[in-house]
Amino acid sequence: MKIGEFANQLGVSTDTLRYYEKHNLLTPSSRTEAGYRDYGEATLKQMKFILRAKNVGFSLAEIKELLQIKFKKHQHSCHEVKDLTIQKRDLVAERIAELTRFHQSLSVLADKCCGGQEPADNCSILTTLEDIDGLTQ
Amino acid sequence: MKIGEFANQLGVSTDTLRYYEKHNLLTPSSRTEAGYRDYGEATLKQMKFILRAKNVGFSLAEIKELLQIKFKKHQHSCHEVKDLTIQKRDLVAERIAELTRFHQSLSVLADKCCGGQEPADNCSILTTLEDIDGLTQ
DNA sequence: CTTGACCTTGGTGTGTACTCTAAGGTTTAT
DNA sequence: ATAAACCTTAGAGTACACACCAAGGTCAAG
Repeated sequence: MKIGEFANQLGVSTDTLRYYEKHNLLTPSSRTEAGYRDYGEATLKQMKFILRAKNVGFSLAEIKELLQIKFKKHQHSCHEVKDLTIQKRDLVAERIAELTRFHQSLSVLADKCCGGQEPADNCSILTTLEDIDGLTQ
Repeated sequence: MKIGEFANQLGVSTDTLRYYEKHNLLTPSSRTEAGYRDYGEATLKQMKFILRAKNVGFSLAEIKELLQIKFKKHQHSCHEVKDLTIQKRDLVAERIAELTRFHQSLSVLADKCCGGQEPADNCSILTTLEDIDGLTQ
């Protein structure tokens, strides 16, 4: 399968596939005489693995680690894999916590403001940002 | 006040201040004869405004918009300010939702895996990523 | 008068995940 | 035989918010 058809089947761009190849995430099975990339069953499975891993929030760098483990499963332990997963989960949790603080502060600000058509001279949002320090505590 | 002292007082780097100036977020009141930046009270207040806005999650581009409104308050309405705030809040909410889905999937994966020292040949995390499509639903 | 701490500008590098472009070669259909 | 549709490479551009660097000017203390 040439790159265009392969990309279509997976719903990604050919650029993405070349990018993944460059970054050692997915190398096509072989090349045609003309030098065209030729993708097969194995690459299809691997690409699906990559897309699923992306879907649960792993970065490409993390996926690369997972693939290295996957390639040599018996040289790695369950522990390693679970560790990666939990590390990622905790990182996601931290980011959620930060964004939740943002959301809370923004809600407080929004609730303070009338949102009317009058000039913003006394807008509570602006004056709060000008004056109050403890907005995030 | 020269840039170094000003930066110290605010807990930011001089690079940051020059970056903000370049991007029209904060221009020092004047320059000394030698061409040194000279910061005063007004810039201090404005920088605090910027830092507070950052603290509630606004990006520098959004802060720039807020500043433009703040500079000409009577030419803008409360509505505009509230709109910016609510748009941002909703965007943050979306991102939280996405990350929460990630967190959920990662938890499911982690819980499946024993995490032991044995080889990863049958690791539930890897096999799940290899086989199951509906992980995020 | 020199040393060291500060300041200036312009430019490059970082990380993430692509997207786009240019200049050219290949394949397929008409 | 030629045009359209595909493929190749290397390299630049995008967004975000800085950090870092080089080469040089300025200022206060000893």
